[in-house]
Amino acid sequence: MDSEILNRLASIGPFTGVSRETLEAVFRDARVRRLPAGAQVAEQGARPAFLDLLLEGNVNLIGKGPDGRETVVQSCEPADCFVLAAVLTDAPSLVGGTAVAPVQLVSIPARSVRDGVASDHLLALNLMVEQARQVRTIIRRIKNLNLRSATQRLGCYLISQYDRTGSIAFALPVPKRQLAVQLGMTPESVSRAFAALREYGVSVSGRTVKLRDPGLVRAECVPDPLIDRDYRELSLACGAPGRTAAAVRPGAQAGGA
Amino acid sequence: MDSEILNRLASIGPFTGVSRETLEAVFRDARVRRLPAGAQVAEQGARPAFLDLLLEGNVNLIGKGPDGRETVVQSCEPADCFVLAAVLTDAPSLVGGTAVAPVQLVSIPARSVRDGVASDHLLALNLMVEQARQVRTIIRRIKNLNLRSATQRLGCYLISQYDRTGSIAFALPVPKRQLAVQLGMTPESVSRAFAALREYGVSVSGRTVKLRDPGLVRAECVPDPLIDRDYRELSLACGAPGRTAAAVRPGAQAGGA
DNA sequence: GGGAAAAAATGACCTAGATCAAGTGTCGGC
DNA sequence: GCCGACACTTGATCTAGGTCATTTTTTCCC
Repeated sequence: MDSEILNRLASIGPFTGVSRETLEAVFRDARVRRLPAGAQVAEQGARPAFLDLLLEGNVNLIGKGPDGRETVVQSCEPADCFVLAAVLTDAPSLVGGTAVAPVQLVSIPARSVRDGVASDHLLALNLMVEQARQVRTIIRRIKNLNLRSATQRLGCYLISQYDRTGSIAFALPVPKRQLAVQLGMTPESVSRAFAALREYGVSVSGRTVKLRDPGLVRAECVPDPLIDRDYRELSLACGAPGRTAAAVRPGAQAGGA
Repeated sequence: MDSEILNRLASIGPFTGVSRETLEAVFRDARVRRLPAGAQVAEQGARPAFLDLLLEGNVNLIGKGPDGRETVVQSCEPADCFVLAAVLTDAPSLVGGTAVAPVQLVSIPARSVRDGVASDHLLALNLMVEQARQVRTIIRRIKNLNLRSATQRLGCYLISQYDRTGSIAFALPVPKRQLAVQLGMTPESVSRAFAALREYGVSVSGRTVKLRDPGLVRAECVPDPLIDRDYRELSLACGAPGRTAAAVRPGAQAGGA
């Protein structure tokens, strides 16, 4: 774990503001892993050996039932970390992780994480906030899936992309197959949802989407800040110093213990 | 907040082992609330003023969509605490809380919680573990809902009651209507699921359930430790000293800072 | 213990989305 | 430029569970 990477990591998410000393201890035995699409990143049922920080690619966290059925619990983007809850409590992971594109991630031995959290108050606070974000992300997903139709889900997703890019025409950041996973439906249903949205001025061509009248889509799909994350909040972990743990960090300690 | 109640609280969940000093600070402005069934305990969309510890009764955490649709995200039992993530990050709550029976709860001002966490490392660790438990509870629920049929869900629930009581005949701890909520279905579907389980030796009469052959139900519904919580883990928060934060607490600090 | 009111069971029907099965691009390699 | 492999679309069915309406059972209050 060389110094340059350490600097990069220090600026993402739960590590902002943490003392050099703690960082070095936590990352001492960490290593960067690169895995191809389809690789198993974490195994369901095992106590996780590592806390993984995603630097590049996407990882789907998948729960499997005894009969082989599967369900995607969450879909991780760069700067997310996963199996945090299992690492902190040293419990068997309830989900497995599968890379859906070539991924690059930093794996920190679970032991190092727990030691770091036990000895560094600020790191503990940061990880607590990170975990709170994760709780809220999952709840948002549940609400999105249960409170909206497939078409509304897609529409709201498109609106969020529009808000993020500021442009009426944009490229989907992921193939439609993965979009289906993120929106909790089948690829076929995504197609049909796109077809249904044509009526509201949505046109698709390959990976490019154009919204002729975002207001029309908004009216139909009703985005809600308590379901759709504000795009400014996304990857908040990444290079947004001063936000992490802000709510909880005591003034005197701000900037590092 | 008198001293006797303080002692009781000190033994539940996230407060075990925390120093007297911190406890007094955190609970200084806390108060006990009693509310009738149906009362609104927490409001969706508002930054929560309190962290609530449930002492008695049940609270359903409900997400509402803009169009009035509702979904139960979680159902809380005594010793659970709710809206923790929103309190820690001082963010608008994504769900509202509704009492489904007369409830008794301790409400701690959100400010006190955040101050306590910021100044007491052990409390931070404990709440971190509590939050990790909550993450895992939600993921279990998602898996339960997506990986099993309604009948399997009910069957596994009955098996868990059988394991907990050790008896082949037991009373349901909640009315069927609330059972339906916890299992993520309609009361009608609960009825039908009970009817379907008759084939496997399940008989119901009023609130009493009898399992003629638990093995039969097990074979049909396939309980799974990664979905159904071990009953010994339930309310672990309550009077199980030495477990909370055990995984994370440094030896030197055990027993209170 | 009678009788209203709530809770539960049962039946008929509906629907969103999954599943299955062909088609139709579309893109990269040679 | 041709061709094989995927990714996507489209259509025809299926189904678990929801909804609505009705009946039966409990509960429990006087």
